[in-house]
Amino acid sequence: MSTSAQPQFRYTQTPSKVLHLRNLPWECIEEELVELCKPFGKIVNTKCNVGANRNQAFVEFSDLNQAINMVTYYASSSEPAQIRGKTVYIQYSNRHEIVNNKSPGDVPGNVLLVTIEGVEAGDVSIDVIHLVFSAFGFVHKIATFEKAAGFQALIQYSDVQTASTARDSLDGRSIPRYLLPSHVNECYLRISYSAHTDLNIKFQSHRSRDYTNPHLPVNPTAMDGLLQPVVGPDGKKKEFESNVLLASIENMQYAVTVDVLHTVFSAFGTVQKIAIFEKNGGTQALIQYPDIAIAAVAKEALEGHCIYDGGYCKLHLSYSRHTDLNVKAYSDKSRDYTIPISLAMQQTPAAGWQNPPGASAVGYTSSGMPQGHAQTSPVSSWFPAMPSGGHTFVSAPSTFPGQAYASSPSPAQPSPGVPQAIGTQPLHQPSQSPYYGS
DNA sequence: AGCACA
Repeated sequence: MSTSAQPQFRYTQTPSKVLHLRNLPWECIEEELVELCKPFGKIVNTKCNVGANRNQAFVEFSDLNQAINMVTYYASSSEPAQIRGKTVYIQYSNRHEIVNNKSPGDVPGNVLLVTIEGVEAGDVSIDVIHLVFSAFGFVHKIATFEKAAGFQALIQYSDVQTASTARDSLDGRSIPRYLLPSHVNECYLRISYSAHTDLNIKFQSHRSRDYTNPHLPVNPTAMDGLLQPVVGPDGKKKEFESNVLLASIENMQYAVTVDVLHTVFSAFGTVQKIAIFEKNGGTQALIQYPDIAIAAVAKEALEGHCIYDGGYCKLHLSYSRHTDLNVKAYSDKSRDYTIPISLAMQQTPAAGWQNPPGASAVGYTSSGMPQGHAQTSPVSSWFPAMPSGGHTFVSAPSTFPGQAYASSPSPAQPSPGVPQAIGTQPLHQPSQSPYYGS
């Protein structure tokens, strides 16, 4: 019997390059593990969120001595190892390597590979894709293509965390029906990680976009595709048309903000300006597009639809006589997206409005660019897995004015929110923080 | 606070 001078070693396993960490905070992310462990050596592999409570993890060092250093350091340290203020207990794992069952598509990256099932390439516009994925953060670039697997898109975010939030929230979900052509019933998103980190987008076109580069040349023939659905097959005689739509909002039980309207109407193209006003006791809004064609598509697609499920905030659309709105660049009732944000902010500083990280093109008004969608908080504002019957479809980044969503469903009242078309499977669910969500 | 199957 050997007598160990150090009692904490008496019961420990034989040393291993792999450490077992427990009592981790819920959903502890890999970066936090790495931050904790990397002072002691090179980390070659990790496995987090292990165990029934997802509060355990494994970290594999490249060298056994590095693992020993970490264990011995914390064995004698007066400061325990901590993540998010929780004491983390560290031992040698009883295995000597982390078996990584991760297929390549499960290795997190900032670029998502999205397969859109059940549609032809022409059924889902790049603007709709952009709208859907912008709910989680600033989308830098999108490239779409057709492969044997079907219609696919690469979505580039600035960082891995944003990408993984989007993946966790959208994988397996369907794009809301009212953003799709009427002949498409469902289209499920299958999302994995791409090995790419930076997409090489050469043109703004109907197949690809670079939202970080407003001066990228437009491929004119490629852009034609955007305008094709304008003319209906019925050949009906057109009424007076305008690039500005007048929206009357019926049964407005819940706040409809400029941001909400921007999100909804951006699905069809660049929204240049928005103005909200009261008329005859009802709420109306003017939405300005750069051209009649886009306005026509939006009008056709949104007429009679409700912004929120349950018949709330039903839209009735007509063409406005206006062609160019004269609105305040940034107020709670109006927005001019053609003015660079920095300028608009100077005119009317508003709380909580932030630029997307890395978005130097603050004045860029490309289709549907959700300029308020930056997520500056390390905590996602999207709650990924709430029960159905949730809240709003329209994206609600943390920078949105709070009251629009604060008034959203209290348990006692019917949920507004999910657009009718997506039924009980809301794509997007705003929440201040996933950690407060349940 | 206590060892991973996908």
